[in-house]
Amino acid sequence: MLDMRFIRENPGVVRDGAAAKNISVDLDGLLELDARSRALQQRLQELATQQNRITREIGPLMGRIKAEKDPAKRAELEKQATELRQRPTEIKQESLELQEQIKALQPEIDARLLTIPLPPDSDVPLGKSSEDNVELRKWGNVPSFEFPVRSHIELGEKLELFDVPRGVRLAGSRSYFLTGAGALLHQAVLRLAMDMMVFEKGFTPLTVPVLVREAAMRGTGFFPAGREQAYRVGEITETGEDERFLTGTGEVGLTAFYLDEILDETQLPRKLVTQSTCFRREAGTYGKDTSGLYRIHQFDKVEQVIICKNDREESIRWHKEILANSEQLLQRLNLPYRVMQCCTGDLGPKNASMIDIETWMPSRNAYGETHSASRLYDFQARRCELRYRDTQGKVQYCHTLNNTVAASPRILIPILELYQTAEGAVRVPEALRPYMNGMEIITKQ
RNA sequence: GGAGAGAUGGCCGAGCGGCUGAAGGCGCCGGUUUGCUAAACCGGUGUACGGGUUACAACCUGUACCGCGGGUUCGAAUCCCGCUCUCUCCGCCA
Repeated sequence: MLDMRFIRENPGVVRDGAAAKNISVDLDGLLELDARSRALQQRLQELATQQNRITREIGPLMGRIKAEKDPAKRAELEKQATELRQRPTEIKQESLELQEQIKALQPEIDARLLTIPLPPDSDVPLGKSSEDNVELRKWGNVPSFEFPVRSHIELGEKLELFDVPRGVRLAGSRSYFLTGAGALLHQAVLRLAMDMMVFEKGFTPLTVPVLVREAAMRGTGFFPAGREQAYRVGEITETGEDERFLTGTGEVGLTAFYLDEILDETQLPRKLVTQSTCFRREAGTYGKDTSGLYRIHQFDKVEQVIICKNDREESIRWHKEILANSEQLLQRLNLPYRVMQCCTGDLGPKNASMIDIETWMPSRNAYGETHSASRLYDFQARRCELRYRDTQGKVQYCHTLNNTVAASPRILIPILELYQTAEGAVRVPEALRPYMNGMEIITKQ
């Protein structure tokens, strides 16, 4: 969420930002509603001032009436009091009307305000869609195979690493079981990612709720814009509906951990990591990536989140660092990847900048997105009321950033496909062997 | 599923119609004292939105805010109603 004052003072920046992101907003409507509301509030304040003044006279007057012994003087004072009491009644009529009008305006303002995106940072290239993303660098060599390359789907079937038909029978499209060595590989990647972040990078490990209240979804910026992507879990009870949402990323739990709190600057930065199951409806993707483990409704992800001071430079530094963390993991797995600076059109409403990592996937003969590092400045913190007291004692909004460390089973696609042998087996990446009881190769049982 | 209790500032906690933006404590900031640190003592310390004013800051001033929304009243943290959330006990499940 943006600061209303910032929008008021920088309408051009906000308008251009939304346009660059290809997000249509009713900025004029918002500004007009805001101006109207403010005018009404000003008038309401004047009325309240008058009323308070009168009210403050009545108190002492009542005291004097009680103390007054002389009936004549007392009657005079009571007359005064009665007069005074009349006036607020008149004022009240007008202020009630004003309040009514202001209240009617508020939902309109909020609805628009929540849809105003964070303008992209100046270093983000302009562009319409992911086609216009800019490659920052490449790492590793894309291998050429001397045998026909099998897709992860073929390998999975042959080596019984996962079972999509049974998953679908049980849970519908985009569902799967991981089986045997497939399940082990999945756990191994996640453990490697988690251990690296905790024991080498100094992140604090958390387990997080994946079933959360609406406030957490709205606070982290996934609502209202992405509402259709979340599974809603609700039960009708006698007193109403008990509604929760399944989170699509551990980012929700990590970022909303300090929801509504005021931290102390000495507590920052917070470096948090979690492994959590992620749920995504993938609404509107019918026919896209329909087979295999690329686009699925449920997966597990190790996610890193940074909560830091309200400082642009510091945010940018952390952005580089969380990106480097993930690159390091891919390098340990020896998976070729490229780093893509997303263009304005590819950014979500909450991002100032976003850098994706795409890992080479032989069956696609292309790089496929496996990581996404976001820099959000105080956009989420505002919605979450996530603040800190700085060294001057001033309360400020934090900055937040996040990045994937490893999302599996998607990351199994490049692992299986890149480590396959001519015989149709899969070598286990060295970095994962300690997590697989030393297993070196996955063959048909 | 049944019954009860509660929601106050960064935190804890008092207040239960006007003298309350809110006692007291903790924390934090400034000062005094002190070989250093600590302790002790003194003072200060909420947020948001307006207006004045200023080069900014500071300062002055107004309004709102004691979970949220409504009602009663000249006046509500305080009384009444609704909602949300939290906790406790019993039951059930693990």
